[in-house]
Amino acid sequence: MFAEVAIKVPLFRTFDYRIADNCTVQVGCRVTVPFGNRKLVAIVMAIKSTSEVPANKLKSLTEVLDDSPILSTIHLKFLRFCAQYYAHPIGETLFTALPAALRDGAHPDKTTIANYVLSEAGKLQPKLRAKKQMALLAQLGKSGESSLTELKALGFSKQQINALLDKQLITEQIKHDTQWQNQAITIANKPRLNEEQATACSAINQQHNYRCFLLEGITGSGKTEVYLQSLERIVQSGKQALILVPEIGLTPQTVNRFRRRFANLAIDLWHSNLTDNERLHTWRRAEQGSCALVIGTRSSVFLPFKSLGMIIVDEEHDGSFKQQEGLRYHARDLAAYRCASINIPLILGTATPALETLNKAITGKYQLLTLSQRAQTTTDNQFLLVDMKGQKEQAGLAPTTLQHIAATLKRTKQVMVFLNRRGYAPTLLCHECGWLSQCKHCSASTTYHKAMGRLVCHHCSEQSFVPPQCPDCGSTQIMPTGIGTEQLEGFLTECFAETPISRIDRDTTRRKGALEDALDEINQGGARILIGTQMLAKGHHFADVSLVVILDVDSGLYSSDFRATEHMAQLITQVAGRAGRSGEAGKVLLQTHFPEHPLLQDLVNNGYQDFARFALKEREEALLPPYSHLAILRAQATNAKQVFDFLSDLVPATPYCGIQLLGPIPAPMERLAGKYRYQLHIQASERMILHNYIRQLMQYVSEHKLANRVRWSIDIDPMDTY
DNA sequence: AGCACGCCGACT
DNA sequence: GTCGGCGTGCTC
Repeated sequence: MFAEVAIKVPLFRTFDYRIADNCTVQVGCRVTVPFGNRKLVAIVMAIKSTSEVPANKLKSLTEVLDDSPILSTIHLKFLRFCAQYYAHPIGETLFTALPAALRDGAHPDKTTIANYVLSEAGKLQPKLRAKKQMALLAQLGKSGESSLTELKALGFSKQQINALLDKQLITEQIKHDTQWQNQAITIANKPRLNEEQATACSAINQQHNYRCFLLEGITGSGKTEVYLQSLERIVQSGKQALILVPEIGLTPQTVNRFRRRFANLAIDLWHSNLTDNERLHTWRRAEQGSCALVIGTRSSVFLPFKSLGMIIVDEEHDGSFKQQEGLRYHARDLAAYRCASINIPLILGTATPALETLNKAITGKYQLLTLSQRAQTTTDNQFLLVDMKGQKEQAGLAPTTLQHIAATLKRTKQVMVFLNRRGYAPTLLCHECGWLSQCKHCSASTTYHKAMGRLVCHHCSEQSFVPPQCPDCGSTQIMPTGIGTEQLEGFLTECFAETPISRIDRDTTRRKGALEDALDEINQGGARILIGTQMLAKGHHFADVSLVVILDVDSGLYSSDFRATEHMAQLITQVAGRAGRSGEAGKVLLQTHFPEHPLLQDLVNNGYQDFARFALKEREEALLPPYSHLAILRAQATNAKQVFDFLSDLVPATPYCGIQLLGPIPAPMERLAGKYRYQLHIQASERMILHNYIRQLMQYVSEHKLANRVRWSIDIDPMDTY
C-alpha cells in the first residue's frame, strides 16, 4: 500500500510513500517521512494501492505519529478547498491551519490547562489590603473563570495569583471534558428583545440548514443580544458554535458577557496571545466537543469542531479577518464555505457591511436583518462638513473646528480627534532647495518625531538623526511639513492649557498594557480631548464623547485604492457611533476640501446604508468587485529588473479567454526595506474563469526560471489593491 | 523552504 | 593548493 502525504514545503503537490506491511495508518494521521536528506512531519492525504511514482524513487514511511486521525475527512476536505481557492501549496495550507504544537509532532493530548475560579471563601467578597489582588478577585467574579494567559493580558501577575491561592480565596480548576451537552443549560439575566431584535432572532431560529444572515445593526442597536439568543437554541441542541471577532474585538467585556449569559457552558478563547499549549488544548476541546463556544480571532475558523451548529462573524467588514501573508485567507469567506458545506446557519453582524456582503444581501443570496433602533439615544448624530478651501488652518484644524472643540469642552463633554498619521510631521522639507527627508530603503519619506528627536521610516522602522542642515544645499531652513498626532497634541495643549489631553497611537501605546491604562483613564473621565489614529476608532466605548472630529477625510475620497471610500465611510460611521452615547445627540465634524463630493454627501445625509448602495452602483459601472473578481500576483526582489522581467514574462506566456491582466505595475511602495516590488492585477467577470486561469498560471510560475530568484505570492480577493 | 552539488575568486 | 561565494536543481 502507498500513502499520499502533504509536507510543509512550498510545492503544489503531494508525495507518495510505501507503507510497510506491519504498519497501520489512516488518512488524516501525521507520519514522519524521509524527504531528501531530512526527516519531516507529513499528513496522510490518501491511502492507495498503486502509485504513479517509479518504484525506485519510492521511500517508506518512517513512523506513524497518530493512532487515530487528527484531521477528519470533512476537515481535510475543507483545508483542500482552502488550498485550492487561495492557490496556496497544500502542505503549507495544512500546516498553517494546525496548531504549532501539532506541526512538530507533539502528542495531541499532552497538555492540561488550569483555569482559576473563586473558592467558596473567595465568593464572600473578602476585604484585602492588596489592591491588585482585590481587582483579581473582582475579575474572576465577573468572568467566572479565567486562564493564566487571560489574567496576564489584564495586567495581573503570577505572584498575585499565587498569593490568592495561598489564602485559599481562589482555586485551580483543571478543565476536564465536561459533558455540557447532557446538562440543563443555565441562561442568566436574559433581557427582553425589542421588536426588531425579536424578528431577527425568530428568522434565525427558524433556520436549521445553511443560510447566511446579514445582521445590519447600527452601533448600540443590540447585535450581541441577537447573537446570544440565537446561540441558545444551538447549544441547547448540543451543538457547538464559533464566534469570530476582529483582533481588537476580543476584550474582557465581550468575553464576560458571553460567560455571564451561559454561566455553566464551557467557553474557550482563541487569539494570538495564547501559548502553544493553550492553543493545542482548545483545539482538542473543540475536536472532542468538550467546549460549547469558542470566541476567537481570524485563525479560529480552522478549529476542527466535533459538531458545529453555527458560526457568527462579528464586525464582518473588519480588515483583520483577512490574513495578509502566507495563506492569504479571509476568515469570513471561509466561515461561509464551512457553513454551506456542513449545512448550518451563518450570521454576519455589522453596522457597516462590506460592499461584497451587502451585494449578496441585496441580490437575495443572504438574508438581510436590520436593527435600526438605538438603545441609549433616540436622536441621531449630526454631521458637519467643514469646507477647508481657503481656511486658515492651524495644526490642520480649521477655525470652525476649534470653535466646536472649545464649545464642547465648555459643556464638560469629551472630544475625540482622529488623524491617521502618527509622529510630529510626515516629512521634513528644505525651504531653499526642496529636499525631502527620504528613507534609504523605501520609496517613502521619513516621519519627524519631535519628542524622540529622530526621523523614522514608518514602513521599515529605520531611525536616523535629524540633520542640522539640509544634506543637499546646506541650508538651515529645513522645516517639518504636514501634521501628525504628536504635533496636534502639542497644538491643542497650547490652545486648551487647562484641559487634560490623551493621545492614543502606536507611539504612546507601545508598552504592554499602556493602551488599557489610557482607555481606563479616559473612561474615568480624566482626559477631555482624545487624539488618536485608527487605533482609537475600533471597539472602545467612551461614555462622555459628544464631538468627534475627523481631520483627513480627503485621503479616503481620492485614493488609488478603489476600496478607500468604503473604508473611510465605515470609519466615519463607526466613530459616529462613538459620539452621543451619553444620552444627547453627538456631533461628527468632517474636515474636507470636497464638501460637495456625492458619496460624502450621501453618507452624511442618508447614512451608510444609502451610501453603500450608491457606492455599489459605482463599482458596477467600473466593473470592480463584487461585479468582477480580482487576484494580485505580487513579486519582490533586490534587483528591480528581475522582478519586472519575471512578471512581464507571465503576461504573454499565459493567455486566457475572459481574463484581463494589468501590469506589471510598481507596488504603491515601489521600494520597501530595500526590495523592489511589482504586481500583476488579474481580473475576471466569473469566479470560475479566474480560478481556472490561476491554476494554469501557478503551473507556469512554479516552473519559471526566475521563480526562485524573486519572492512572489498570489492574493485572491485582495483587500488592498491600490 | 531547505539542502547538496558545482563552478569560480582570495586566502591560510 | 583549498575555503566559500551563491546560482541551479531536486525533494516521493
